[in-house]
Amino acid sequence: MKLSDLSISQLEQAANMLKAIAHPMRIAILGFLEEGKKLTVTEIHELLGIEQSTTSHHLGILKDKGVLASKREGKNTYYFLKHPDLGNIVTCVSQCTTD
Amino acid sequence: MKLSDLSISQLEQAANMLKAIAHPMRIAILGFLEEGKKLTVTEIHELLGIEQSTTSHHLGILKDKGVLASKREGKNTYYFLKHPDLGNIVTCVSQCTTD
DNA sequence: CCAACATATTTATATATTTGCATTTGTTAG
DNA sequence: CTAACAAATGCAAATATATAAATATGTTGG
Repeated sequence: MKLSDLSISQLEQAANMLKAIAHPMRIAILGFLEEGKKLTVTEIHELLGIEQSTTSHHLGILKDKGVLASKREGKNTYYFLKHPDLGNIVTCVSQCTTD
Repeated sequence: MKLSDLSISQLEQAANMLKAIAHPMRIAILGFLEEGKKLTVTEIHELLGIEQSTTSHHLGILKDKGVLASKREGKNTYYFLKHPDLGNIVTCVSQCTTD
């Protein structure tokens, strides 16, 4: 499928997904969730060293835009990559930034 | 290189690059520039059907963040992908959005 | 140099995003 | 049911972004 064949709404959806990812903290979150790992809000909030509510906000954005999915287990909510391929995006960008 | 090994500044640089891409018009621009194609500001502005100054603004953002490069030839400035791999990012996201 | 065209920048306004705090909602253990 | 913990939401202020109009700068041909 050619990139130039995308419709306006497809462009917008792709833009929203990328916009969701395009934040240092959220990229870091993707880093924690590589290889199918699942983490709770508290774990991520402690790993990042930012407020719980801020963490929840970031996770909500990533979930809302279809980057992450979540699964409740008791008190905890586990977040994980909805499409494991998405980890590649940041890896790809990182490679392009390092030169 | 593991995604989770990125430093703060690397995270920020990757975020800036993704943020630059994460806009419907700019994704469309990447679509026009696939396969090493080079286009002028006027060509892109006409293809997109938006103001010339807006087009220039978008191109400036993409260039500033290292997504595009440009080459002046006479009156025209040709823009093209700095890293051909970057086209894959949107293709990847598009695939993840269509299901 | 000057006219015409191509591109970039400035400016102002409207809109969106980020953040932490406070609060609320959901869940389990006792 | 209640206490304690986990997560989500509402809010407000600071900051950032998008857009178009107007203007400025750069380049070529005559």
